[in-house]
Amino acid sequence: MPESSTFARRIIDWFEHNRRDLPWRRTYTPYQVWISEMMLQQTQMDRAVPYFERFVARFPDVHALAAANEEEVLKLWEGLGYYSRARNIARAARIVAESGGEFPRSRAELTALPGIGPYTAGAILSIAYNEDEPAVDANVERVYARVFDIDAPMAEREAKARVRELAAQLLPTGESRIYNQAVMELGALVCTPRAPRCDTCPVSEDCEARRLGIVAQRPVPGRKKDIVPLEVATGVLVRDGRLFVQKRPEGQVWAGLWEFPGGTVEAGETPQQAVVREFDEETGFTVSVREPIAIVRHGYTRFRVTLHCFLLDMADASAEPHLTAATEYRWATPRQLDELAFPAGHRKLMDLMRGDIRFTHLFRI
DNA sequence: AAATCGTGGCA
DNA sequence: TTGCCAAGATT
Repeated sequence: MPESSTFARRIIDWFEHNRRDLPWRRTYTPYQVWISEMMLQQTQMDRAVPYFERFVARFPDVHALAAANEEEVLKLWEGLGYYSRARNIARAARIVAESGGEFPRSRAELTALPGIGPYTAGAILSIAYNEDEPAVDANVERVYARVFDIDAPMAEREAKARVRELAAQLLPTGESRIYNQAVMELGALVCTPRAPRCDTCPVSEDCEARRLGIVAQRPVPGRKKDIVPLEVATGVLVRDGRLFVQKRPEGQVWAGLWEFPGGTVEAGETPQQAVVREFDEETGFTVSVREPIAIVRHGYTRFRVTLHCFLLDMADASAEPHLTAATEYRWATPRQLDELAFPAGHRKLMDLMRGDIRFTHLFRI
């Protein structure tokens, strides 16, 4: 075990010289720290920054956010993924605003808010309030797994407990704001998953995995889950210059986001047959394929999706939809579509159509 | 405990 | 092209 105060000091000194300039590192208001940490869950820093800027510009404090409607919050989250984070943020803002607007300052109160777990609570307590609380994320786990040669996968409770214990022990009193960020920054910039830059690491002398030459084997990888290829068909139905979209219900992927109807291509079925069947099942509309638009590839969670997209015609232009897979529908102009939040694959589809001479006329409204 | 929830960048 | 992974939370 390295001497804890010099260990922490070396990491803090390194951080002072290498920290990235970030918008939420300017004032450390609890609200901004909270928003940034929610955005950073399972998301890399560079990707979150522009979302953060837009979000706090539109909702500068917890009261503004509490008054927001969920649609607008989701629109600001579009493309970031894990949309329950956005819905939880809106819910938590209402809870905080109703109890006076003061952001909680204890781990128990923070964890009670939707979307805030052990890591985010520790991050808010330390970064916003400088309370002596550890904040253990994947960066911290990786750094400590290497420095202390933890030989069990982080998925195991014992390994997690060991890291948490170390994080609490090594935390220099009164410096959690800087130390917790410093360890995470070290993990993000130096002690990286692949090709770590041990030659520039401030604690390489203390690193047991480096001494043993097994840095690449720490942390021990957990069981990897298979990626499942998925064929999906979706259709763009146009009537009087407006496109048919529906809103996804709660309790499933992309809850609260809008989409073009569609679904998985079943065995023995062509994508064309699938989109006709799915439209019938989800809307009651009888449609036919006018022409293929594009094939969009994207992934989500453990799936790799090949999205077959078609332009459709309706048999009965005056038919009313009977929704079975959505809470709401709209015939929307392209301009109106831009105000709604879509999953990335469907947003890609729209972008492709706009850039395709065959379909630009549909997007002139 | 293990699955689920998104997305894009990287090698 | 495919697999890996990221400032995790929830059920």
